[in-house]
Amino acid sequence: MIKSSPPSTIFPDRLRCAREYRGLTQGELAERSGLQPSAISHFETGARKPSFDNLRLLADTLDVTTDYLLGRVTEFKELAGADELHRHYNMLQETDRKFADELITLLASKGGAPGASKK
Amino acid sequence: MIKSSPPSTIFPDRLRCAREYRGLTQGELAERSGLQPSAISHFETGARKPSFDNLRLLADTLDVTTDYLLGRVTEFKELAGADELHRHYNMLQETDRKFADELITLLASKGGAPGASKK
DNA sequence: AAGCCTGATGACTAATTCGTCATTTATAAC
DNA sequence: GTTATAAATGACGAATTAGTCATCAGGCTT
Repeated sequence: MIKSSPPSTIFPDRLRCAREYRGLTQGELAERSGLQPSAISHFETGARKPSFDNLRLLADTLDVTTDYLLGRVTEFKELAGADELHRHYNMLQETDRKFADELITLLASKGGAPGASKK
Repeated sequence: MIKSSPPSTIFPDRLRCAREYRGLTQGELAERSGLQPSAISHFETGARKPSFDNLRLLADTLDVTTDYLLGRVTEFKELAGADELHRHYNMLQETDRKFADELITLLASKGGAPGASKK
């Protein structure tokens, strides 16, 4: 695999960092997001992970991206997450990049149809 | 900025859109993300919502932001971590994909870009 | 000292997802 | 018609979170 998921242990730190950046206590964040104060504490200590909906609530309340909370980006407002492939790809020189494009396109058009060898 | 909580009903559409954009079937997405095919279907039909960890897995596999999947951003350009290259890349078989990974990594590590430094 | 705020932690039931499997439907190809 | 694939759907126990409440420890103020 080309991309490895960062350990989800990043989330507690990101949440606390974002909350403190907004100058909120756990209780205030709980009140504004409609969650329990204990839930916030559980999240920041890593005891629990937020659900689908609560992750959205937290991101909305703190006005940060969910990608930041999840550790998929390093900055508050950063949008595009560059995975390994594109980091390397973007480092290539012009000629190498074209070569990589053609190669992958060729492989894809040739026999790359998924399911051909599977199952 | 990103305020307002859109109904989480957006997620199924976003997930399906991203998956089809990458040219993957539900089964293929399931295989690459390590989830069950039925889980993907449940997500796209809105029967279930992914957990914290599985949301990250899906975003990683599809190379989209979680904010896009959650409907917190509307721009389709968020999808463009990859454009054509990534579409072709995802069409490759396992062996070809590994080969492409190694090739690009090798090219990047050895030559790299003259002016463009890392990251 | 006493009181208050913040945060951590544990317990409990209800609700939800997970992981797995089976079944069904629709579509397309042979 | 038959076969194969993609997708939807439902069921089930196991695992996890939600929501609520209680308790405890530190720090700070009066």
